[in-house]
Amino acid sequence: MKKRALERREQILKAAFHAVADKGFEAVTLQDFADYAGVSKGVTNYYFENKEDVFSSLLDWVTKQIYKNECEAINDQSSAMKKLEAYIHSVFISPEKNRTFYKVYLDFIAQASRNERYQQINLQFYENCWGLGREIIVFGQEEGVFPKELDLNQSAKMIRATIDGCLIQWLMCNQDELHELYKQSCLETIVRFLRC
Amino acid sequence: MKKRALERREQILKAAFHAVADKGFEAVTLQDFADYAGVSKGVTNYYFENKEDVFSSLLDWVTKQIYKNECEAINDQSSAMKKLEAYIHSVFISPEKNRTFYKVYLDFIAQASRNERYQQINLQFYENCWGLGREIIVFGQEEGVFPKELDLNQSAKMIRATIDGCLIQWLMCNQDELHELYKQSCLETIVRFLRC
Amino acid sequence: MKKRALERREQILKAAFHAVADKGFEAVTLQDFADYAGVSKGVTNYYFENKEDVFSSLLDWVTKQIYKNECEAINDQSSAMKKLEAYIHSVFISPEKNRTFYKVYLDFIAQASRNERYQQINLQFYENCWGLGREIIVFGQEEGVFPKELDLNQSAKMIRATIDGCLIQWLMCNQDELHELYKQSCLETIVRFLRC
Amino acid sequence: MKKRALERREQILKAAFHAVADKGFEAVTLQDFADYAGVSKGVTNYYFENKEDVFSSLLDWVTKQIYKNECEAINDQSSAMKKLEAYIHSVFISPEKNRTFYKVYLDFIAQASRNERYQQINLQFYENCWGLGREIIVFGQEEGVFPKELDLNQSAKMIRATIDGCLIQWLMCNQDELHELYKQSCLETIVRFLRC
DNA sequence: AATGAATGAGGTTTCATTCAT
DNA sequence: GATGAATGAAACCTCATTCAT
Repeated sequence: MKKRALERREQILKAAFHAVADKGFEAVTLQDFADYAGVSKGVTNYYFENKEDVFSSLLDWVTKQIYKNECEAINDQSSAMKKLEAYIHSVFISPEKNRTFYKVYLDFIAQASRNERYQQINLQFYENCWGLGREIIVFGQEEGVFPKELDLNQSAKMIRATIDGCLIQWLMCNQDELHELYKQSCLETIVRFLRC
Repeated sequence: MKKRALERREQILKAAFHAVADKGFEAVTLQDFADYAGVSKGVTNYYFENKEDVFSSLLDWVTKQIYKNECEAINDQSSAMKKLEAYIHSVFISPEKNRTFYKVYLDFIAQASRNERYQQINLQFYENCWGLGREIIVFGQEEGVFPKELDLNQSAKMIRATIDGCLIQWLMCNQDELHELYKQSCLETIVRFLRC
Repeated sequence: MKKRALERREQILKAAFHAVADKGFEAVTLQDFADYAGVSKGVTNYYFENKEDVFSSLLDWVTKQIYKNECEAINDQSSAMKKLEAYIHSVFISPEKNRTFYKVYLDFIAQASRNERYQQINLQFYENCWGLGREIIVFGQEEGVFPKELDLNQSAKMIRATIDGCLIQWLMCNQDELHELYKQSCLETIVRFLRC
Repeated sequence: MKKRALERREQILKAAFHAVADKGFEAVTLQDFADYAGVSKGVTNYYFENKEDVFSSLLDWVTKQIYKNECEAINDQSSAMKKLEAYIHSVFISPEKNRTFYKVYLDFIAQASRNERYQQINLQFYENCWGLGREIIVFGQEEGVFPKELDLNQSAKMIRATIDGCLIQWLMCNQDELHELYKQSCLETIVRFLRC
């Protein structure tokens, strides 16, 4: 049954997500995937080509989830500033979730420089995020809150760079209580470099 | 002789640096370290406790090297803007060197969230970099090019977040020709959010 | 299935027993265990925690086997002297079997002085053997062939000391034809120090 | 200088003796020998062919020392029973010394069944000890305290078997306070099986 | 004579993958 | 579909031995 298989795959991917977050890309085993999913060791190899395939699928799945959340957050708002705030808000979702995601995400991008497949998936994620950035900037330019002279592509990239830079730095400091501060700083920084 | 041992350690660390850059934290072996250093397999274990010890020492060594370069670049300049430019220039040193360093650095910070030792070393690196940021901002505030209202600590952190965010994004795009663009964008972004 | 696993463990323990007898505690490898059992290298680590765990299990298993044989031999007899003869007969079972067992046993007790676990297992074996000695002596005292004044615990310990002392000395002489002589001497020695 | 070399060898053998007692035959390293002797790692290979050579020399040296002590103890006495008591007394010298020696000795005899050289050295030790036993028995027979019918060779072997059996059992029980008890039991047992 | 740096063989262990059930 | 026993490649690490100094 096709549907059953898809559910199984997602079950394993979710398990793999938490397993990687806990153990790390380097240390996680197929047995961990099975344990986290509450299934037997053979299942993973039944639904995925191999370990590498689980990883690719996981990166694809998780970045798409993140992008979906960001989209929904932005689409709910109608002014540029509200959209930007909603974007940042959806990205800085909570210390727990950010920690889990960025642990896994960092593992992937560390690998990505040596893995074509991960690079491609991440590039797609980047393109999606840059698109959101551009949308917000265009809105702001039309509203007159952001200058027309801004380079659209470049600015969109800087938005994402700032977000990732902030969340990575926050993760490295390992202090949940700084989460709110980094969120505010990130938003303020972006607003400051986008303003007229 | 002590001196000889230190040279040997550095020789191995340099070899390890390139080996990790090429193969990745996860895949690199002690044999790789030996091969890159042009020595035999046992040497690494003779000069280091174990593989983990090589990694810690490597992170410590490489971040200190980077910081030293940044310091020298800044100290050579006397105005805030010149210092900032020199800082960015020293960080965005060249596609080749940035690629090598950030590949390795990403591997480490990906591990750092699960490794106390790496976290500490990286935190020290952060503190050092934040110090440089503060120095530049204070200079600029005295010169009047940056507003007095800027939160010194927060802004210094945002400078480093932007730098790391940019270089990671650049690395992920895997296009050397974008290096110059990211360097300019990074500088411009920082200048824009620091300005009055 | 549990039963299959237990069979497998026993298969490996038997293989390990002969491997240790041939190569020695110090030199035997996991590969040897696998080769002797006719399985692949990974199997041992699948059924046992590690090499140490194989050794502990082996000592436990082999001493229990020996004790079981001794029990059966004694229980088949009804007079003290017959029991003693049966005990010695079951211990001095054959040059081949004694050589194999005492080679392995010596390896273990050599380690035992530095290994808590082996010491415990051997102590249990001792307690069991001393129990058999006491049983024989009590029987003989009731029959009137052994004096009432004998210290039960002490004499039981001396019986085992004599047995081990004889078999170790026999093994060291490396002459199978002396086996019968040592058996007779051992029995005679014990009878002489137990008699009235 | 020949004399200097002999001193050096003895220094290393003494160190090796304690190193083996502490770490065990299996675990002891050439580095341990050097550390215990307070010399550098290369010295051992300078004065001995290889590790194996150290071990053989050690077994030879230590068994000869033991035999020398036993001889002296016996020669100081003039009656059979006094000689036997002196023999047992010199063997059961002290918990500390017996523990150290028997730990090492057990390690060697465990190896001896697979090592021709150790076997030969131990056989020489046995011959020496049996000789002492015979000397005591002959004395006793002449004094009339031991029966003429005793098989001289067989009885001498049983004396040593009882001694080794007792000291090994004592060592395995790991209770220093039992040392005196085992000494008494050993003597009593030997006296009982030698008496008329 | 003595040192200790260097080598590399070989051991234990982990784990992705296969496949019979 | 699902399981988990079995395989064997490959990694880390230890350490006897060699040898330049």
